[in-house]
Amino acid sequence: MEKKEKKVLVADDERDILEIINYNLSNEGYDVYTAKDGNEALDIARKIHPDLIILDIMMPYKTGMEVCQILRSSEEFRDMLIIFLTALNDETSHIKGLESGADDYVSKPISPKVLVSRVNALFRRIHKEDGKTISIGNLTIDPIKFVVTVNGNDVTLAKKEFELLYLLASKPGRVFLRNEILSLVWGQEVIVGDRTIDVHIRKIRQKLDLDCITTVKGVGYKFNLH
Amino acid sequence: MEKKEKKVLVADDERDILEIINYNLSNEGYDVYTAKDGNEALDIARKIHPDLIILDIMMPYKTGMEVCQILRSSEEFRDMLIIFLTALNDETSHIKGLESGADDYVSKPISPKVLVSRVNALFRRIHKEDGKTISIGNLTIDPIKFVVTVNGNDVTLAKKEFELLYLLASKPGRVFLRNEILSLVWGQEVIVGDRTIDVHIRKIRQKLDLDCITTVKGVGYKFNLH
DNA sequence: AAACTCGCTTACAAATTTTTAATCGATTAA
DNA sequence: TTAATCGATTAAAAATTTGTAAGCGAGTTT
Repeated sequence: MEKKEKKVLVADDERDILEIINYNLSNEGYDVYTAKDGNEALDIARKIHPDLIILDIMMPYKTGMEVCQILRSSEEFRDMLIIFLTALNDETSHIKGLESGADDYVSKPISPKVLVSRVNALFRRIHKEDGKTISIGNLTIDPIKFVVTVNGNDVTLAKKEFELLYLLASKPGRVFLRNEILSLVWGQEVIVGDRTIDVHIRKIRQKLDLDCITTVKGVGYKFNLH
Repeated sequence: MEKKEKKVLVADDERDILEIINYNLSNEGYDVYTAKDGNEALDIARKIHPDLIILDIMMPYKTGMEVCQILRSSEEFRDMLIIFLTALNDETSHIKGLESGADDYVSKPISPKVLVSRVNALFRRIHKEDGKTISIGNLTIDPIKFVVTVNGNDVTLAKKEFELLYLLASKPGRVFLRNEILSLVWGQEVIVGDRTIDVHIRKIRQKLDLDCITTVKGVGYKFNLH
């Protein structure tokens, strides 16, 4: 990935997990730092100011939640992204996690691919603040104003529609599998029916009145470059 | 894409080791089978076609290396992953192990976690190899965009056609047996008739309008390099 | 409260892919 | 030469996948 490298701090007391995450995120072009307990995580976070911290909840000295709360209480870390990583997949800890200020929540065992997608998605979401407007042909997608323009006419998309279109348009030509779309737009915990994606795709096609999304049967959808 | 569980066969004559590995790999989501000697390993391997075999070198009836060599001499097992597991950590057996076609080599006593990491890493490595764009002459096969280009013109292939072409083109010149094609494109649990492959091959030839797939009568098909 | 919007589901129609089956041709073996 | 085998070629059936319309319920707005 050729954008400016994002710093990611990963904190987990299991060495294997650290290694796997480190390997995968590094491969994606992130600048990865690791910590093996809560205190070390705090130290490193204060030193390097990562863009994202992936925190295991169960760690020696300080739990991930404690680390999160401590950081969030300080002004300078208020905007930092935090993902919780945990074996607890019960609803209680999920809610506590999000209440304590996490941006996302991934439960173990995790597939490296899912984690990477989540991380990318999170940065993409944040990236909206960078004003990364996508322009392809006579179509403009402006995530700041939340506006899509076709041939100069503004089109209003609903949130999910917008996110879906933005995802596809973010990598024109590339096929997104239905699973990928689900986990990137809907999130991995959310379970929705099979036809949900189709219906949203349809609404987008209808509203844009443009032939810009191609169906790849049995595979997924892609934004097409004309 | 439905994440099909990877099948792992573990062969070791020590029951404890089998249990520990079984437990840990199962926990990681692998579909684990066990064998307690070389012969049994061969039998099961032929029956279930595992994605990975973890072979103890010292086993009754047949050593791990023998098993490995026997399997690797057969066309259909050529691409199977093999990890050797052994108490011998001297250089000699290491080299022999890799020479006989192993993909990795772990020496006892091993920590289950290390083994799990190795296994994950191996699958990750393999997984990396698909997703790469193949370019041969004036033909391009891009599995990310799901597009085949011939002389600059995009050609639309259906999923199975695409997968079949991608498989053949992944190793140009190499003959793929009908069995191999079936198990690699269709999966070994799916049972389809003999003519299915022919029909798909035909469609590919027709759509590409290129003489790039050669029939090797009585054997299989191969992608030919001109 | 009534009217809307959004996200999702359902049920069915439509389109496409995949498989089967039947037939033909070429090559090989008896 | 005659069978027999194997693959090629079709057409059509079967299976799968997607498109579409309609509608529900929660939450908002008017």
